[in-house]
Amino acid sequence: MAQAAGVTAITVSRFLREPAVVASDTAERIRAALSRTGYVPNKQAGLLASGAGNIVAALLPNLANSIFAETAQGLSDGLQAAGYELLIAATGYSLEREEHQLRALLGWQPAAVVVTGRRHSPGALQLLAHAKAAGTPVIEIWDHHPPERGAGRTSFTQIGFNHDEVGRAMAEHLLRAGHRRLAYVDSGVAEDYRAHERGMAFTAAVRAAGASATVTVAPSGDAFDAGRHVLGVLMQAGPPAITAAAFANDHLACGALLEAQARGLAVPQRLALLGFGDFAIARQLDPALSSVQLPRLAIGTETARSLLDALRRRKGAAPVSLPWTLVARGSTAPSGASVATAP
Amino acid sequence: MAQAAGVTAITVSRFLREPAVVASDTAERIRAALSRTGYVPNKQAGLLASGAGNIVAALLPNLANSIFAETAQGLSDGLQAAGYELLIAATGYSLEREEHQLRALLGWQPAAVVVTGRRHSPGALQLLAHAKAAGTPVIEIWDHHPPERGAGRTSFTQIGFNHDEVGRAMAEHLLRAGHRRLAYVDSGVAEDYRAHERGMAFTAAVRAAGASATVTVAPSGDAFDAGRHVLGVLMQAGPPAITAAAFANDHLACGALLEAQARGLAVPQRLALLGFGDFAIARQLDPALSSVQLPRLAIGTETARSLLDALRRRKGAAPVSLPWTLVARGSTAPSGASVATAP
DNA sequence: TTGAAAGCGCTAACAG
DNA sequence: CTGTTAGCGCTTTCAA
Repeated sequence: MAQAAGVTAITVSRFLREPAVVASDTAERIRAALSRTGYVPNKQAGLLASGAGNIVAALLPNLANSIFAETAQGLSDGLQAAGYELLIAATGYSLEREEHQLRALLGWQPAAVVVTGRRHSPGALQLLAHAKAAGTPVIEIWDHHPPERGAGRTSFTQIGFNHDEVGRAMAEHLLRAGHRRLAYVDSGVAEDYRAHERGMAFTAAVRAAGASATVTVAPSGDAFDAGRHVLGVLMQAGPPAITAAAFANDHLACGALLEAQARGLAVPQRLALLGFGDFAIARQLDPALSSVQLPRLAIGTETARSLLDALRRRKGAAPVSLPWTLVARGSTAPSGASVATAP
Repeated sequence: MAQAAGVTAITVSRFLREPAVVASDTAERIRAALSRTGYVPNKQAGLLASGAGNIVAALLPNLANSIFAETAQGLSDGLQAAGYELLIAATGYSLEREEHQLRALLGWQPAAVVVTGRRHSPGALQLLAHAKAAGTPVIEIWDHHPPERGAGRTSFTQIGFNHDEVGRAMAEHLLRAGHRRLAYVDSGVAEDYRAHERGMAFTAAVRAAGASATVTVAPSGDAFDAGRHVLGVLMQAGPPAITAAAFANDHLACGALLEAQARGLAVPQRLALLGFGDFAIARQLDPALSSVQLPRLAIGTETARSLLDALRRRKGAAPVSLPWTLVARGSTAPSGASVATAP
C-alpha cells in the first residue's frame, strides 16, 4: 500500500491518524492509492505497536433482552464518540460463562472492563482484581450495594441502583393499597441474584408490616407462558387468597395479566399485579401494567462517562447510584396513576 | 510470566496451545506461575504473529430487536464451538453506518464477514468485493434473491429467505379469506428495504387478483404506539372500508390489534390483521395475531455451518434458502388455525 | 522437549 | 513535512 502511493509506511500511518500533518499533494496520492487497493489497516499490529489499547470490554447477561440492549447502546454511543471500541460478550446469566468470556476479552488488552453485577466466580474475581491492580478501570453495572460484611475481596466501582430498595418500594406500593396477602414471583433464572435480592427485600418488608408473603418461582421457557402458568398457581393459594403479586420482570407479569383476563379475573380488584422493567408492552395492555422504570440507557451512558473520565485522569472510576421510578398504572391502582421514586 | 516459571516465552506459548507437548513438570511450573501472575496472553500479538485470524465479523441492523438477537445467538454458538470469535456491530438500518462499521471490523482481519441483506453503499460493496477477492468468505444473511438484472457488482453468498415470496403469501392469505380492500403498513425505517420489498410484492399480488391495495407508512417512535396510530388512519380510509391489513412487523400489528380492541372494533370480522416476525407476544393476545414465523435462529446456525465449511475447504460458502411459515391465528381467521409454508 | 533467531504490520521517537 | 530505526508480544522455523 505504501509503495502504491510512493511513500513509506509511516507516512500512510500518519495520514490515517492525522491527515492535517501530511502535505496536501502527498495526501492526495495516498487517498488515491487507498481507494484503489481497498487497504484496511491491521488493528492487531496497530494496537500492538502503540501499546495503548482503545478497547473497552463489556460483559452483559444477554443482548436479546431489551433491558441490556439499551445499556449496550448507551455504552457504545458514549465510547465511540471518544474513539474507543466496545467489545461485548454475553454470559447468559452464568458465572461460569462469565469467567470464560472475561478471560477471552482480557486477551484483547482492554483499556477498561465492564461487568454486570457484583457476584462473580472466584476465578473471575481474581482476573478482575489483577486487572484493577494493573491500573485498568473495572466497573460493575446494574447494581449499587454497600460492601458485604467481612468480605476480603477487592471492591470495584458500581454504577446502577440498589435492588433491595426496589424490592421494598414494590412491597410498600402494594401494602399502601391495603393488600395483606402478597406474593413475589421470581424468574426461573437461578443466577439472576438481583431478582432474588428484590424478592428477599420484598418479602422482608411485607412481613415487617405484619402481612404475609410467599415466593413462587416461574417455570423456565417463554416468559409470557410462564406468567400465565404462575397465575394459576397464585389463584390456588389460600384461603385467604393472595390479592397482589410482584414479579421479577414485566414479561412474567404481562403473562399473568393476560391469563387473568382470559379467566375473567378482575385486575386489580381481585388481584393486583406489579411488574419490573417497564417494557414497552406494559403501557399497552388494559389495564396497563404498573412497573418499575429502570435507568437502562443511563447505566450505559454514565458508565461510558465515568470510564472515560477515569481513563483520562488515570485514576479509579467514580461509582454512581442511578434513579428508578415505580410507575403506578391500572394493574395496581383502580383509578388514576401515581408515581414513587428512588429515595 | 515466562521467567516466573523459569522457562522462555515460547515454552509458555506452546503450553497454552498444545499442553501435551510440554514435559509434565515444566507444565506444572507454568500452571503455577500462570495462576500466580494472572497472565492473559495478548491476542493482538498472537494474531499478528500467527497471521491466522480466528475472528468472524458480523453486521446486523440491531441487537435489541429479538429478530436479530436470535440470529446472533445462533452464529455465536456455532462459531464458538469451532474456536472462532464473533465480533458483532450494529448498523441501525443505515447503509452509511454499515460502511463505517464494516471498515472498523475489517481492521481486525476477520477470517470471514457476515452482513445483513444485499443492499450496501458503494464503498461497502467495494470493501466486500476486495475481501472476497482476497479469499475471505462473505455472506449476506436475511435475504435470498436472484441477481438483479444488469448488475455488474460482485455477488455474495446469501443465506435467508425471499421477501417477495413472503409478501405474496401474505396477500394470498388475506385474499383467500375474501378480502378485496387491503392495506400494507410499512415500518418507518426508510432503509429496511426488505420490508418495502414485501410491501411491493404484497400490493402487486393483491392488484393482480383484481383487489385494491394501499400502502401506509407507520410513524417512527414506539412501534406499539405507531401501530395504534395507524389503525386510526386505516379506519378513515374508504368507503369502501379497508377490511384487512398486513404489517411490516408484529409490534406494529399488535399495536393496531390493541387499539382495535380499545375502540370496540371486531377483529377479524371488521378488520383482519396480519403481522410479520411471530414475536412472543403475538400468540398471547386475544384474538392471537396471525404472523409469519421466521428462521431467526436457523439463519445464524446455517451461516456458521456454511462459513466453517468454506473456511475448512478454502472455497466459497454455499448459499442456503431457509423456510418460513405463515401461521394463521384468530386475527385473520375467525375459527380454527391453518398454516401456509414457503414454496 | 526446549531454545534462538527472525519477523508479523504497525507506530513512537528521533533525525533530517 | 517525511524518513529511519527500533520494538510492541507473540509464533514460525530451524536447531540443539
